[in-house]
Amino acid sequence: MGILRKTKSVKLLVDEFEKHSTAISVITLIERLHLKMNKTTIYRVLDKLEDDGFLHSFLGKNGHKWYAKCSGCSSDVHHDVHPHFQCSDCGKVDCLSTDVLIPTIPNRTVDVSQILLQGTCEECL
Amino acid sequence: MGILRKTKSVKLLVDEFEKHSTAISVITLIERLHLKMNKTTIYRVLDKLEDDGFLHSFLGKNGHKWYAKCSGCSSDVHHDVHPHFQCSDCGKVDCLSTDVLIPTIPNRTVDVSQILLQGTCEECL
DNA sequence: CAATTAATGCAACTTAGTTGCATTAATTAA
DNA sequence: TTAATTAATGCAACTAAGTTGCATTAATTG
Repeated sequence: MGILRKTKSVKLLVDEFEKHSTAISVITLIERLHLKMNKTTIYRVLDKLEDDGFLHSFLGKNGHKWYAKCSGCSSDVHHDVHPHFQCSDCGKVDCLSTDVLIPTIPNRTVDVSQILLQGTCEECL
Repeated sequence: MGILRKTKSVKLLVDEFEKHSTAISVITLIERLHLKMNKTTIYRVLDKLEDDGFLHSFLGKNGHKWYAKCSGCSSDVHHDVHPHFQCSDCGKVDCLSTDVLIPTIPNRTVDVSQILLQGTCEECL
């Protein structure tokens, strides 16, 4: 079940993703917003925004959770299998529109693919 | 710095990877071996075995650490960029020999790629 | 076999993420 | 507009993966 009420917390979090185009880690969101809302609320609202298809989540290089605004995702069709790119230098993460072709694996079905590329971003080069 | 001494702990851990061909999560190793060795030792020995190029590590679907025996890795050349497959049903993880082609990303350099495919394995199909 | 020091065990700690419950506030119907 | 309903929040306590410091143990070397 997603967002039902447009609360102050929901607006604050949605704002963060509207004004930044990059992905944001939960840790960063807690740092930024902990004076305005409780971390439990942050976790819960993010979860619901993902249910709604407004955000998608993935794990960064340390296994910590990141969220980014979905483009072309609804709550029904939620197949965000695009790769993510994390800069080893500045830590910034972007969604890549570049498609990575997943070959068919013998004797297995593949439903989800998680691809995290690490390297150096444009600004850090 | 890798392994210097062939201790009981090192042998126990190496044994686990010799007798299983699949990847093993640290959590599982602690469950299996906690009566025979301390979890701190498990973390430390795994770390050293990775330094030595005997094991490589990656993150499973929950962001927890997994290790698997390297094939064709040395302590010098440690570019294990092969994808891993985790069965959503039984949780088992395998290294895939199938290559996934990483396209060149405009304005970025890619050093490391982490690819985790999830689906159903042969036994669970 | 003694000396050296790498490796281990243990306890305490750090931190991301979760849970239960009492309170607050967004929404809805009157 | 107001009262009733209940979703959303805050808070404190908790869970669990992984780390750190330090005293002790045991593998190796001469």
